[in-house]
Amino acid sequence: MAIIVNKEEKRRNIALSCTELLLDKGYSQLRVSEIAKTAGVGKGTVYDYFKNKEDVVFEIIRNLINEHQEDLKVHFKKNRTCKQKVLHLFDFYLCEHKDYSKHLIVYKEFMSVTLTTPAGDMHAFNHECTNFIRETLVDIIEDGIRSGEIREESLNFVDGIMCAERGFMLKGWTENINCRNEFKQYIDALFALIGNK
Amino acid sequence: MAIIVNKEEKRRNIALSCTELLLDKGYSQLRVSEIAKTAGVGKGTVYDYFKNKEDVVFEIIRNLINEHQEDLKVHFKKNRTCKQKVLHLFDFYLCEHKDYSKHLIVYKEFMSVTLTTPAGDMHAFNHECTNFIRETLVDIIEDGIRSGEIREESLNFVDGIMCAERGFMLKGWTENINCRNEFKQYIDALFALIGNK
DNA sequence: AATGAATGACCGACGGTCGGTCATTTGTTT
DNA sequence: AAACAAATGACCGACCGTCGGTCATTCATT
Repeated sequence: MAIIVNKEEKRRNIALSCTELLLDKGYSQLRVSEIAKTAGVGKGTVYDYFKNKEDVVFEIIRNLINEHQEDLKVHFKKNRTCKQKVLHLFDFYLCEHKDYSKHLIVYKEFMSVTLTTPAGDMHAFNHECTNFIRETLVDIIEDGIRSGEIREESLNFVDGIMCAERGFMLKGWTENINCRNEFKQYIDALFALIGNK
Repeated sequence: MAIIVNKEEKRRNIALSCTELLLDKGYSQLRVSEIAKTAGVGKGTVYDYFKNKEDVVFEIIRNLINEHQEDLKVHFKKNRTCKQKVLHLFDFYLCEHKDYSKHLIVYKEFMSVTLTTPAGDMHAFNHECTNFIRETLVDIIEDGIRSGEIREESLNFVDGIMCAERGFMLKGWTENINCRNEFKQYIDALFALIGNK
């Protein structure tokens, strides 16, 4: 035959080599010519592995988010209170064991592109991620109810908590601040109500 | 000595004439050449009144949002329960007296552009809008506490409610659904807790 | 009333940028 | 040397924003 490269792996490598570049420039200022240079390939080669620029960025994001979700699974076995688990689940901001600031920026880029794109792969992936988080949250809450830490009605707040976190994230992006404390205060206030006194 | 037009007014007119176009195409598919054609002016003229494409869209959005906030002020005098007021405050989705679906789409475009733009006028405007809503919400909650409808601690939920709404909005955008009911359920659940039995 | 100078409104051809394509070259296997 | 995968950068066209020039109106002067 001829040279056979591992398409999947090369695709991943090209994408990953541009992670910093994306963080630095942001989607709209990211140039395909720079992607190619950074990955050490020609511009045309980029298009042998990706449909378009958006596809490259999507790949970078998928990798980071999947990595984050694996982390979550691993660190979740540690026993904690229900409230601690909830805080940890959403602790994109500053985790004791890892810095997720990159993920936060990349996720912002992802959201901004997703909002400008008609329903497609990005929307579907976002949905998947949200479902993963939601299912995890439901587990946490159900555990908390079972252990008596929180009350039965707490399940009614699953979607509220999910969306509050999303909202705090959005606020952080638009106001260039870190909403970690605000989110914590919100959770404190909520748990004060749903907790079994 | 020459024709003097009302710059401010013409600027507004050009922008407003393109509202439907923006709703139809979305920011990224909006072409300056089409803006010009729709407004019935030459492309160069657009740039006599606006810094760039983003500026045009910003003007459209400012007008719609200001209009919405005026509406809010007017319709707020009707006496209602605290909970009804809260629902009304966030009822971008489907208001009994007006259809805000356009505003929702336009606000989505606004957010997506804001996320791709470094801090500037758009961020500042967004901040202003949020503050307006927040102050209104604080008034509502304080009224509710005063009237005995809800408990003292309810004030702790101001930011949570704000962000939950933002989050529901974001969810609606990314999943192409209307989150009105979900938001209502969230408010129901919350008021069941913060209400005086 | 007629003239023309001054000025601002208006315009579209053009330059530059950048995403995406494709004809060609390079290198490997058989 | 044939056959084919991989790599590439010159090229294309879409689109943004600029700029030099035109046109319409107003006003000063006659």
